[in-house]
Amino acid sequence: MAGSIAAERPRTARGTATKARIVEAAADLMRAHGVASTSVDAVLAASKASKSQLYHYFADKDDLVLAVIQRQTECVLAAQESMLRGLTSLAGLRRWRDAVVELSRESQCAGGCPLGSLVSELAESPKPRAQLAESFARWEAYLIAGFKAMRDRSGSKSSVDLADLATAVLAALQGGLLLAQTTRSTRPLELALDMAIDQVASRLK
Amino acid sequence: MAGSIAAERPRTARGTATKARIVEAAADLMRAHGVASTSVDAVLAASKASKSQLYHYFADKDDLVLAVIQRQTECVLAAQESMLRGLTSLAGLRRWRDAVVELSRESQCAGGCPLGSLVSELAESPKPRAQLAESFARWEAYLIAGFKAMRDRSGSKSSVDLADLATAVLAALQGGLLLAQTTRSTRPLELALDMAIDQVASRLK
DNA sequence: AGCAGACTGGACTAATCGGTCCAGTAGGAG
DNA sequence: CTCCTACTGGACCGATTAGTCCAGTCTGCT
Repeated sequence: MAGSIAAERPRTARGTATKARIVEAAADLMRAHGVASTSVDAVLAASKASKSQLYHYFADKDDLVLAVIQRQTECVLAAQESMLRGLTSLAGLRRWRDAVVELSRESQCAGGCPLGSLVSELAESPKPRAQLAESFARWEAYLIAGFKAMRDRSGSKSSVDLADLATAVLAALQGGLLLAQTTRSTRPLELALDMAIDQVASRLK
Repeated sequence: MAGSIAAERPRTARGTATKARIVEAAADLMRAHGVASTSVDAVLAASKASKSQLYHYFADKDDLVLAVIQRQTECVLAAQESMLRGLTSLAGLRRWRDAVVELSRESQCAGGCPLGSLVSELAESPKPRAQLAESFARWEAYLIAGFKAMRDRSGSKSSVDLADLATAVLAALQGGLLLAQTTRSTRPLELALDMAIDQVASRLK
């Protein structure tokens, strides 16, 4: 039913800007209020676009949701990449922790993770769920690369599975953000990430 | 706006049964499809009740949502209480881990945590958010009690803050469930909980 | 039995939803 | 300048939404 007609790609600079404006507004609204309770009309109002513009670039609302996932993925991964680049020591991992906590604090712990907060609403729909799974896999890949650099640098001969380690760290981050969002405090996030760092330290020793 | 008129309490056995049927159906639907995309009509159809019945017991949909949170809280805490009762050793904690993983496996990792999956949609609404925060606090209390029993039993003189430990463990559980729901595999949950158990073991030593 | 009030069924409404359609504008290529 | 087409504005549609209302039925109490 959804996506049967491929979304039109913009062919001019103006069209590209319009499409981007729509996706950005949709991403903000959906992160704040959830996917289902973000109406197409609200997205239009926030992006100052008209209905025909939205349906010119997206087959339907589901198609827009996929674009939002895509956009949030690129945003999160870009931020993570810059925070994890050159990660070669536990001290670096602790700086990453502090940066993540600071990011959460800046938004008063609202919204949670731009990707994680989409999961519960979209996990029963095959396409969005697959997209989110791939996004998390890419995120883990960054962590794995960092852990590998840490292990190489330290000359450790630990044979721990770095992918498993990355999954556990990502889970701690997501759970920490979820509890932080609920309690409106960065404390659960800090505790979860500290636990994750302890785990990395002991497993990479 | 919401809850200005207190929800009527049922005064007969029949009324009590009707209200319970409505809440149960709403809880199931909201867990599966999300809060916003569960319509009142769908709840009515699933519970074989009529509109006047629902609005006899609930002021509005928001009020019904609060009742759903309440119900899910009692369900989760009852299950956790029975799994955590008599927790006095690491071996017992591992049995708890296995039971939680098994529960997730039984549902094909769908739905996630009955409480956690509500967070992202409700965290911006004051009353539901406060309810969820209290529910998590009660959950942590069970964990704290278990950790205390473990520490007393083992004669450990660790001075670690048991509340912080419980928060970290709960975060691992929530994050593990979120990733499990996304990847449709219990593996992230297992890894997150193993990490949490390692943390308990090392902090309680 | 009979009464009061709790409970129920479902028609109804106004607003909002996602989505369609078409007439009109703008902007790059020749 | 001219034409083609990408792009835009917004009226419009049927379906669905949360919520109201009232007439009728059941139930516990005396």
